[in-house]
Amino acid sequence: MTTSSVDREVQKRLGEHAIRYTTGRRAVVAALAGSDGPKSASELHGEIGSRVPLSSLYRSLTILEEAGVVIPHYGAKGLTRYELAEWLTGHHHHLVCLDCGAVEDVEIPGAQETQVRDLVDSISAIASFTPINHDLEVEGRCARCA
Amino acid sequence: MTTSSVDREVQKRLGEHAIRYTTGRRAVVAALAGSDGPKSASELHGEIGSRVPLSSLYRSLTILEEAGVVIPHYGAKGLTRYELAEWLTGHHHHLVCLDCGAVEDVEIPGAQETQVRDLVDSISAIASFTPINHDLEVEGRCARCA
DNA sequence: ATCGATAATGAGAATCGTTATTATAATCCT
DNA sequence: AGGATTATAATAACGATTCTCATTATCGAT
Repeated sequence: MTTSSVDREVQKRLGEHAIRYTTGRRAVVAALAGSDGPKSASELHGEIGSRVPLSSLYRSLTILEEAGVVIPHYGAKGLTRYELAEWLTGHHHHLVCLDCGAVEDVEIPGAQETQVRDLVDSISAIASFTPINHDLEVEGRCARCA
Repeated sequence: MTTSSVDREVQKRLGEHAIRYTTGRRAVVAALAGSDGPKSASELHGEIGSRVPLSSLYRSLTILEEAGVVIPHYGAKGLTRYELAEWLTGHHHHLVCLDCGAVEDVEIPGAQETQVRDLVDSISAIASFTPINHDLEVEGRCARCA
């Protein structure tokens, strides 16, 4: 999905929720759309420029999260990294490098994704749990660090 | 694995690293061994009793993490929950409640675990990634919050 | 057992990511 | 334009975690 079509989809979604798509929020979405992985508030702050204060950035992220546009990803040292929700980027899983800390997105073929979903359902049933999302996180060493 | 055999294994492991197995650390390990899922520092503080100050608890957790006895699990609001490493508890996956934030461990039958491992291998191969651990995290609503 | 060296603890202050507050500015509606 | 509503900026507050350092416990050698 192109950055501009993401922009359009987000605008539509926010419109449905009667939430304005301001330049600050546009900047966040654009930064995330052009990103190769989840970004923290301070990383976004660096990219967007420090004219936008952190507090506004956090508020934008909260609003976008509530609207289902971005998804939080919690990491070490209390750091929360955000990425665009899967309806904008496609469903994927995460490869977390134990050496360099980078998080890589991977899409998997439909047949295997179906397998994952079945597993998720059967795991959830064991504990009377109602599944909403799932994420098969693989920790290891990325191609560069191997 | 029984609580006392966990204790013995941990003692052995710490001995190899020339780290003392003090009563404070024993208390943390015992609390985690008797738990059905990851616990945060303040939850442990509540269980162990407030005679042990939080700062000591955090230090114990850090030491135990460095020794590979305990594994951190990062969650919303900057909360880190700890659980015993899998060589002590056996391999399992996680159900994360989006409402109350509780994390529950689930073991899955061997046949399905094999499926998960195969998926992990095939996902990793896509990105020339060397898998070490994996965790199928299911987010949703727990039985209490449903 | 005792002494000295080393490691662990306790108590509190400091740090840092994040959230709340509040006053100001921008936007929408009629 | 005028009034209501919503977003922003600047800063204070908050809470989980970490740091500091003086005190205490533990280990090894004598």
